Amino acid sequence: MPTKFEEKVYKAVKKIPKGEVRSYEWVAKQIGRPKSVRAVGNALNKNPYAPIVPCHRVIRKDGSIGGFASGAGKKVELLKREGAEHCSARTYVNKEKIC
DNA sequence: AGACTGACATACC
DNA sequence: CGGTATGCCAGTC
Repeated sequence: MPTKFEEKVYKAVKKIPKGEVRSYEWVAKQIGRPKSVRAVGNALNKNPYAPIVPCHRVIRKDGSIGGFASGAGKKVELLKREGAEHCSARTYVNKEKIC
């Protein structure tokens, strides 16, 4: 059962437009806790709303994916396939640029 | 209740 | 520039 905090996180992530990517900091800011990026990651890690919340659109500020439950690399491909057709969205994996 | 963990960020060496 | 170290927040053991 997700807590209020997590609910806010999911809500914020769901707001991310398709084909766009946001940083954890961005999400944290949306929920009103810019420094709770870790907690955000924790919430997304459980991600009970897997298909509802596009967690793969949430990346690090550096542009790196960071890590995902199903594998960062796979998530990047999925991300590229889903929306980030152009390289406009900084799509990196562990500091490595995909596009 | 206390300690550890985790998908981060920033600072310092 | 790259790796190491510390701080942060919420959740879970």
